[in-house]
Amino acid sequence: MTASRRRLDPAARRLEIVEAAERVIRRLGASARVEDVVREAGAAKGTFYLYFPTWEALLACLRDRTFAAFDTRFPVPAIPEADWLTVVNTLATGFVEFVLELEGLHEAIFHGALAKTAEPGSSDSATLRIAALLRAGAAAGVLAQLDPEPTARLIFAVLHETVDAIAQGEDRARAIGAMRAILTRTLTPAPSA
Amino acid sequence: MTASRRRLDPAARRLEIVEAAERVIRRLGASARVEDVVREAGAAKGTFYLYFPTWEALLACLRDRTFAAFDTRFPVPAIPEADWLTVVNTLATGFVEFVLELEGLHEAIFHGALAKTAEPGSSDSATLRIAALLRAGAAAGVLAQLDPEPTARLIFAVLHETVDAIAQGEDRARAIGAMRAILTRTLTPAPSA
Amino acid sequence: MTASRRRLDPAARRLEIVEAAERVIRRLGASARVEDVVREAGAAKGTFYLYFPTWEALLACLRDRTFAAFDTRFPVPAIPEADWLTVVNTLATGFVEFVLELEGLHEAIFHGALAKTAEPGSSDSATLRIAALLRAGAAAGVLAQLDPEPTARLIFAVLHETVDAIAQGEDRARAIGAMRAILTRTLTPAPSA
Amino acid sequence: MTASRRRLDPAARRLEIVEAAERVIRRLGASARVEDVVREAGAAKGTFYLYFPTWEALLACLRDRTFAAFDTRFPVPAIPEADWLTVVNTLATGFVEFVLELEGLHEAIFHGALAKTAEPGSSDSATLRIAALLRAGAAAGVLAQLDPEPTARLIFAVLHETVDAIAQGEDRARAIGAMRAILTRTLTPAPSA
DNA sequence: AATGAATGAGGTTTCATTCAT
DNA sequence: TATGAATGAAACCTCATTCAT
Repeated sequence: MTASRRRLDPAARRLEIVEAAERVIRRLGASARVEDVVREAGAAKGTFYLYFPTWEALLACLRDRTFAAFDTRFPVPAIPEADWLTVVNTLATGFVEFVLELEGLHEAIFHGALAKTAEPGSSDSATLRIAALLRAGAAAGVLAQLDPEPTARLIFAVLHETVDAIAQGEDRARAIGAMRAILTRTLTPAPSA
Repeated sequence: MTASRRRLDPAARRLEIVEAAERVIRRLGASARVEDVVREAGAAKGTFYLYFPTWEALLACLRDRTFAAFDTRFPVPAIPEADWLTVVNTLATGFVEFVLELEGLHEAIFHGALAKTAEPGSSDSATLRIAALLRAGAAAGVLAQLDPEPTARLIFAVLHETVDAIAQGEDRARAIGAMRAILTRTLTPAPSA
Repeated sequence: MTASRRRLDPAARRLEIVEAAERVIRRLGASARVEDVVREAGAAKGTFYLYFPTWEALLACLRDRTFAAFDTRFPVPAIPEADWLTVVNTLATGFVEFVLELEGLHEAIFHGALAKTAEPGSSDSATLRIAALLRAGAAAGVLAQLDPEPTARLIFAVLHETVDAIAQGEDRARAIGAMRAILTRTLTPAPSA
Repeated sequence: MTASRRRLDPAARRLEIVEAAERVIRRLGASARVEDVVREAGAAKGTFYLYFPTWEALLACLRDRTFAAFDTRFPVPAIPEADWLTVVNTLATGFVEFVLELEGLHEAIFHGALAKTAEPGSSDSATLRIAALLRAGAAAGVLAQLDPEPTARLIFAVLHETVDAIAQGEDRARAIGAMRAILTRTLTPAPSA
């Protein structure tokens, strides 16, 4: 019964839950439940609700962690040394690899109920970051002049679809090739001359 | 008791259910339930399962009908009279308008559980059609040479994201402008020179 | 599993549930749960919600049934043969006996969440009936002139408290004696003269 | 960490909790929770259970305090100067006003789980006091001869119902009028003849 | 072919109380 | 004496699907 009443620093316990959730959702995808998470975390159900008001709040947390992890792994160079298009393509390919490694988390975070909860600060941060990139590139004259925000959305959709395609069995090389083609053609500035 | 036991031609009864479902799902979106559909159709719950093995099967059916309706409304000219790029842009804009008019059907058909059920013959028919267009355009030398299938998928994603953006309140003109920019830049053949 | 899928006329099944609920609540009082009722009724949990939108709705139903049963057992004579005070005292004593026999139903129906749901047509029907009696008696000059509605409420409270007292172990004769004293003194008309 | 570990005189700490509970329950009624009380008291959850074995014990304590406050505000004159009936009516009206001012405490103390916990020493103190009054008045020949204890219970029920009626929106004057009528008629001694 | 009553697993959330520190 | 993290038993309600009639 009370065999395992482990008292922990709140931050530590919260982290345990979050990490357990990550493991479980990677495995089970969007069909994971609070029940599954607490079992994996070795905690009681009520403990979950001590740290997250709702299941969706956990998902939002995982999403933010995931984006943060991406930023850490693929930092955007302040001043791109190589040409900007290469930077974008590298980031894009990195994003695809990264999301593919998320396994079930992908489904839970990008599809599902959370998708609609697109608050500016979280889910859209990806879009915002792309928009900033577009703006900077355009200012530097090395990327095409495009309406940053809506274009960023569409680019994100392209990245995301590339992931889904590969996840569904499409040939990786072809999928990435098509993605790079679209990005390159879209972003290459007009041959000014 | 048996007063309302209307015997009907199976096809007719099936159609009744499908059309009732369309009306209801337009109104209620993905939260529509079997219950709602049969009430609207004036049929019994069991009758639903006489015509559809699962709820998802109905959704798949609605999706196919929707794509068929699109084809009827926006037939692809066998031999485009104007330049091909205009045709593509027209179709794309038409698609966006069309999907926006679907109301709740949009959510139910494109998001939700169905998204994964991408059997080649149904959802992908959109993709297949775009791929055919790309292929034809490329053969005619009026569209860029691109890997048709994966590119078609990405183009479809771009269209779809444009719809979602507008549905979420993004300015219509900007959203469509960004879409056209991506399509045009992607599909314009290299200045052969 | 599916051992016991008994198909029943809705009215019959509803009655089964209601009667099962009565038995169970008599036994368990206000702590009875949906679970308990369906177990007793030999039905599935979902079946309960087919007939009652909420647990409280069942309680309201039981309350109405109970009042109806009381009316059947103690019909108010249209034209009281004996003197009116005797009629009132008889009804009052009958009410006390009747409610005492309700066992746990008493607690569930009169105390608990339902108490606040006093819609005119149900719970208050007791009060309304008493008020009518007061009015008729006063008109006939055989009961004191009292403000009918608020007085009826108070009389009902007196009856109810008498039940509670006895249920809590108070001596039955004394409790009923005190009740009759209050009623008699309150309702006896002033010695007009 | 241990910054807020205020060591306090046990009695003082207990009082803090009790007063916090009063404030909170006035505001939230019977839906107040342990959590709310300790937050208001600036204490930890465990501290609550250092002073009260259960939530209900706190409620019982509040009830006793409330009755004590009533006694302070409406002391029963040892030897009533005016006639006894006036005293009773004044007390009764005072009680009604007093309880109405309790706000949420009313619900928590008089209704809810506590109602059944009628230990002689607490809740019934009201009843006991009324009984004493009845006894004294009867001995003095200025109140009717009635069985004191059960009658006191019923009178208390009448007072209480009057409060509930007003709290539920009944016209104050009518409710109090009806109450006084019942009390007066019940307690007026027979015109000895 | 049609009906609609019945099923029951499944999921989220609450909160009094405990106990390791 | 004080803390507050942890517990876990409930409890309600939904709805796709089944199947007796």
